Amino acid sequence: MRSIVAALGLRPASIYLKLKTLGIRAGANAGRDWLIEMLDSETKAVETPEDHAEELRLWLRLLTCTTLIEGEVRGRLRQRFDVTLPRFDLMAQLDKAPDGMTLSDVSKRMMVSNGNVTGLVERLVESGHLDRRTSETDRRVQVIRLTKLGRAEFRRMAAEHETWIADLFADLTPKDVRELMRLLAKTKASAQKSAARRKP
Amino acid sequence: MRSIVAALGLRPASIYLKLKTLGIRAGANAGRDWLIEMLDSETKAVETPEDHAEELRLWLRLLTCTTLIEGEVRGRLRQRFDVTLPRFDLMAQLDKAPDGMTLSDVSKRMMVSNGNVTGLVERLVESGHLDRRTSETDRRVQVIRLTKLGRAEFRRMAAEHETWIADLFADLTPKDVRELMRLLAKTKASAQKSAARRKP
DNA sequence: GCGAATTTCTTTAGGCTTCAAATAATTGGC
DNA sequence: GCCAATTATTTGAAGCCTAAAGAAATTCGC
Repeated sequence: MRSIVAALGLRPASIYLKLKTLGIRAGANAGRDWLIEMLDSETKAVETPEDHAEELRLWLRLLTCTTLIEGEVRGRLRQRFDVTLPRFDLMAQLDKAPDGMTLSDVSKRMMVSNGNVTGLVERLVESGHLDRRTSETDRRVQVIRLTKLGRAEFRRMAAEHETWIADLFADLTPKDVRELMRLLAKTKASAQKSAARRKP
Repeated sequence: MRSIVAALGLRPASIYLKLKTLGIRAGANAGRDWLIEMLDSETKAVETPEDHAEELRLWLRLLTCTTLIEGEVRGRLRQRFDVTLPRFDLMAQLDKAPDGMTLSDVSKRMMVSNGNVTGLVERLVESGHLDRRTSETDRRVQVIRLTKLGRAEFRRMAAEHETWIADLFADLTPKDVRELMRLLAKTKASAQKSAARRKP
């Protein structure tokens, strides 16, 4: 259905002005309320410089929380185990996959670029934490998995890591945690939908 | 005060077992509830390999949300304005400070290292978005502010940026947003407290 | 005022990260 | 079977980021 705004040949921004000029909103037009409402809501949807300050603040707060916690975890990993967060994250993915993963899998799971994973894996193979081999059924594919050393070290780190996280969230009640889980699930879904709208 | 667990000469992990063996929890010990409770809570606090899986899941979900949104914003900034997220963030800080900020201020606000800011500022001065001068009252301090160009470009980007954020959070109701704000504030406070415990 | 401690900023080395282009292997259509 | 499209990974250039060490200026304690 064609837009009323377009149908009237108006530039959306000018609508409120027009209406005001014409005195339409002053209630002198009984029976046209439907039109006014329609214009009103459409104007809102199409052009009014809407106030999204709340969402913006929410985003900044979300980012702050993550940055704060991430920095803390990064620092503790370095201090206690002399390991970086990306290395830890990669090992965490592999720990959940005893049969190994392909680089692409890892890349998707970690939400980082392919090239990034290539370098990360290179260093972890170098240090003896990862084993890497070309798939026999598809020679494009590289399958990586934790070595015995890698798994042992990861388990040791993960146990302590879990207590750090618990401590960082210590002031949240179980109810808070549940509620956050729910709202963040909703947030994630919303963001994914929005991202999909951009690149279909 | 010395630990009850230690006073009884028990290894904490064995407490639940002992209690079970002795049938103490079966309610056959009227008048000793205080002891049971004390042992119970102490065991919980001291040794039980506690289940922090919920907090861990929460952290991962928080991280996922942030990564998702951040990646989306980064991509759109690059696509639409050929600008990086850190540059945009730095300009956002300066836009809120017409009188300029010192590098340290920026560093604290953005929660990144000093050295990082040095490089970031260098590139933005180079491209004409920032003005940088040594403070006259303290020659250690560098004061930076947006140039006319920088401010204009930022405002243009910020306006669009705000709509992206609104779209990313579009499925959240105003109530969801308020609730998330509240819970994330609590989360931030908790994390800050925990971080302070580590480095006092 | 002097010297030590502190603050502000830069530098350096190493690693992380992205994007885009290139390489190599597989798959699908015919 | 052949060739185009797709998929998996690597490479290269540029930029981001940190920790740690260092340089310059200021402040503090006396």
